[in-house]
Amino acid sequence: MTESKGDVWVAAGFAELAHSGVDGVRVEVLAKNLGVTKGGFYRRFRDRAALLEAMLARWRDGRIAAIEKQTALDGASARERLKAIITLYSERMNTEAMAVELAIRQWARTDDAAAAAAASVDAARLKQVGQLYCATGLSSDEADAQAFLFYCFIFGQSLLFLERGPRKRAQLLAQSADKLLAEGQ
Amino acid sequence: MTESKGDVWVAAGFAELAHSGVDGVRVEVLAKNLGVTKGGFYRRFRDRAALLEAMLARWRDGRIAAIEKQTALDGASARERLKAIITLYSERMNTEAMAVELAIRQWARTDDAAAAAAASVDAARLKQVGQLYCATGLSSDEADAQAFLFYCFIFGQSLLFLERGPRKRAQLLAQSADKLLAEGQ
DNA sequence: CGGTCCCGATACGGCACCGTATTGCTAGCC
DNA sequence: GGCTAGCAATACGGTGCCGTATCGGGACCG
Repeated sequence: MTESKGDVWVAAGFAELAHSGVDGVRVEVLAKNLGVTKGGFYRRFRDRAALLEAMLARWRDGRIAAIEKQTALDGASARERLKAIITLYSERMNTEAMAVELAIRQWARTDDAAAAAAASVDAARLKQVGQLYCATGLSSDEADAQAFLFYCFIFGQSLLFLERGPRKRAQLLAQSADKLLAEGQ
Repeated sequence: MTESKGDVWVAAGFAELAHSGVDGVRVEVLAKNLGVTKGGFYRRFRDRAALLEAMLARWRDGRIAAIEKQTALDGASARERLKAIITLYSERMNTEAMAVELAIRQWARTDDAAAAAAASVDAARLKQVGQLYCATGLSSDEADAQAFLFYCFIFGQSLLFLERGPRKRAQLLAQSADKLLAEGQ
């Protein structure tokens, strides 16, 4: 809204972020990808840091809005919602979104603003998923622990490099999802 | 052995890798950190890529040797070994080693050699930990799945940014470790 | 038609880094 | 002592990127 015309730069920034990490989002590279020169960039953003800040804010708000929508219990059961979220992030994994996740977390290791954004998003996710686990009958403490394990799995899963191809991976994912959604436990 | 004098460069490389990712390991930066000029670097390594290659090989071999040693059942039980590995990577987490892990995995997203190294290490780890789970009485398939979940947890755990400080984190870690080492299941 | 305002293109200076070439110091050997 | 081999320091050209300053062209308005 405030920067509606700057959105193309932000979008190009996310593309590069996914592909090469923060260090890859360079003004002149984005300009080349957009087919323009960097001349116009500095009209919309004070400098490269301002673009990164805008990307961070947009990512944070988008992810928080997304998790709130995804966990809204309009029709489905809590367990169905949880399963859907796992599927969203793993089986039919949105490669770009996951790459952005990981790049931002790497970025956050040396940047306070990025760390704060990741912390906000994680807090929202753990809260929402914890509530879903609550809705399956777990105590508040148990639900917190399950939510934590849930997200450890989602992100950890995306970090492992399995040699034995996608078939074995799919099998492991399915078995793990079952464990994470098991009834008694 | 083959490069005994080049070890200082490799060590400096890992320090920078942990701190800023692959893109941070730059010849002139390492030279400055070592208090020398880059003059000597190109005597030991053909170029920057050769250093990265050496780092990758060293990391791969070191990690594979480490997991084989850590899972050797000389005295302790399988469950004790598993618990020790979780502790090693989380509670008393070796920050530098974990930072290197994550940096290499990020690196592997765009570099085939890094991906191959990570895949080798992961294969060795899943194999060894799977054997430990086998030793607790699980079937081969079940053990594979538990090992997968085990490593998803270890890496995922290191990616989550918890706002509520280390006390809550320690509690969640303990609860999760219990779940991953539970008797029946 | 002339003015001005908006916006991207071009041009520039500066910096950090790569990799090479050259220099200079030190040590061992005759 | 003088010579040479090995190694690090210095110097250099090239490149990619940042951020600023300047230019130019089209839209809109009087």
